[in-house]
Amino acid sequence: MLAVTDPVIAPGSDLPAARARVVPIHPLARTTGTDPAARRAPRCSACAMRALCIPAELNAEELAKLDAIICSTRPVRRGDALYRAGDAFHSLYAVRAGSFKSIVMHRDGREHVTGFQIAGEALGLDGIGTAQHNGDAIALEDSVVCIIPFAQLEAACREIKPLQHHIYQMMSSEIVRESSQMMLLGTMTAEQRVATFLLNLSRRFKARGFSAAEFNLRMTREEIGCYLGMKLETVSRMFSKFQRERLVDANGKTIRIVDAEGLARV
Amino acid sequence: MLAVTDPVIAPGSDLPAARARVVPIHPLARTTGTDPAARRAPRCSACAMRALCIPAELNAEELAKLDAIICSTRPVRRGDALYRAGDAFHSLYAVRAGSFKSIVMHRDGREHVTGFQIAGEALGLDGIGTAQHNGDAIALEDSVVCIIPFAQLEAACREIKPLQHHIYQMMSSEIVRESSQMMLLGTMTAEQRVATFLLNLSRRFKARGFSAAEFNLRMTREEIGCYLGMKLETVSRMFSKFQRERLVDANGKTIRIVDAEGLARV
DNA sequence: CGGTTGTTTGAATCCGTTCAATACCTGTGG
DNA sequence: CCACAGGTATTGAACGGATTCAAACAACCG
Repeated sequence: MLAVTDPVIAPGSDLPAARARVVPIHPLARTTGTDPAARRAPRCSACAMRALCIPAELNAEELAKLDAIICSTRPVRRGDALYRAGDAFHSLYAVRAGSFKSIVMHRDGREHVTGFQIAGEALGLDGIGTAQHNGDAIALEDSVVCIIPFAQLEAACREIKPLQHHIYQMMSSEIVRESSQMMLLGTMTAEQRVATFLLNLSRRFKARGFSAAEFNLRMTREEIGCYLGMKLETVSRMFSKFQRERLVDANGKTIRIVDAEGLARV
Repeated sequence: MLAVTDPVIAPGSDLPAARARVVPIHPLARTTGTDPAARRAPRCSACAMRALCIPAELNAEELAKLDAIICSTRPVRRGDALYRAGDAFHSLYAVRAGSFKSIVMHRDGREHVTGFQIAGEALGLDGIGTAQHNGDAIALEDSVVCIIPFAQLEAACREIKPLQHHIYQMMSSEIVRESSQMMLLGTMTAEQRVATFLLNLSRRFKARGFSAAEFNLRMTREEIGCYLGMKLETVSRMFSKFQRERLVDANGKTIRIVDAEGLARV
């Protein structure tokens, strides 16, 4: 299950508009004690995000086991936290619809956005090491996540080899993604960072069957700046600059990438 | 086995001067085909880094299984690569003696140091996701690593629950460490970055039974700068600044932390 | 010992921040 | 439906921290 924020996926897989379906299909039984809003999840085996989340090699029996583990979803309202730093870690999450930001906080109150997660991507990996979440996950819009109880997942991994390998791959990919982000923060100019950010988002939307050229940002300029290590004014200036140079067409949160090659050359 | 770069360890564990022992104890049989320099490893169960690398809960039988997997070490000369970006991934590594830097490279040739690894820390996690290493690991001094064939480790994890959990913890901790580094790169001034770097190194040396106050840097100013997202001149200026302010005593690669609290307050 | 590599320090420059003013949305309530 | 408020976005001008360029020095190694 679940791919990491910046997954390497076979593109062109058919992933229709799962993001529009905010209300779960079976708005029924409360399952997890700690979470009053939790609901019974539709089967993984029938999920639109399946190609992103689940290892391809699973047979029917293994799929059924997975379905038995991932039995609930949870809606998260815009601005609400899926979890916060210090919360006990019990589950991983897969974004089913909507989007999130992951943030870490310094003792002095400084915040930093470590990533944005959209449909099909994983949340909560930071909690495994210490059994507590290391940062907050905040919904950028009304969203739904699948809940994957980690103890059960671990047990399943001891039986289902492809699943085990998938989890290792997922965590490793997250490590690699963060390495790229460190390189971005450590070596790139503001202009290059914003260009890289837009191209990365574009690629991820495309992999989900959405337009690579035109999409809506769910985050504010400030959140983008906090992710890219710059001030919101600088983000805005870079958007304006790209506009002047006919590389993108940025109108508030609506982004149209006019010249992807040009952006990549920045 | 293996802790991650910035491990959360029970401090005060007795870990004597393993770093001095550069030559393996059994300089014998060549084991892995691809690696002419590989040698038979001393038992994990007898290793000085044991408290750092191995989950505490293992019983004798499980330890023996682990010993059977980690059966070779490899010396790496200063400046040589343990692996390079694009190399096929087969094994994880634990630093047995010496130290390494991990670097990632952009297409345009820009390099960025993503971490420094010292004795007891893990290397190679970046390769699991794609079956290829994502960056280079370069020895900062003559060093020795334990070789952990990943396929065998995975198999063992399916049988030994504490081992499985340990690997997940390790990878999660690396994700958390990288998050902190992103925050450092994204929000801190040069002065704060260098102070944080010194305190982090100090803590890691202390956890290994070395002095927290006085140690030798194995990396150049340039490598530090590349890790902290600044130029080598800036690193040097910050060292001089801390010297003037009586926070540290920096003499080339020899560092003495005079006022740790002061450094933390920067 | 000389050559190479690494380190320190100064002065000028530049990129991104800061501060400030204005404009633009978006949702809410009259 | 419109007006209004609060958050969000854009743009300009001045400032400042880090870089760049340069020179001198120290340390290391064959």
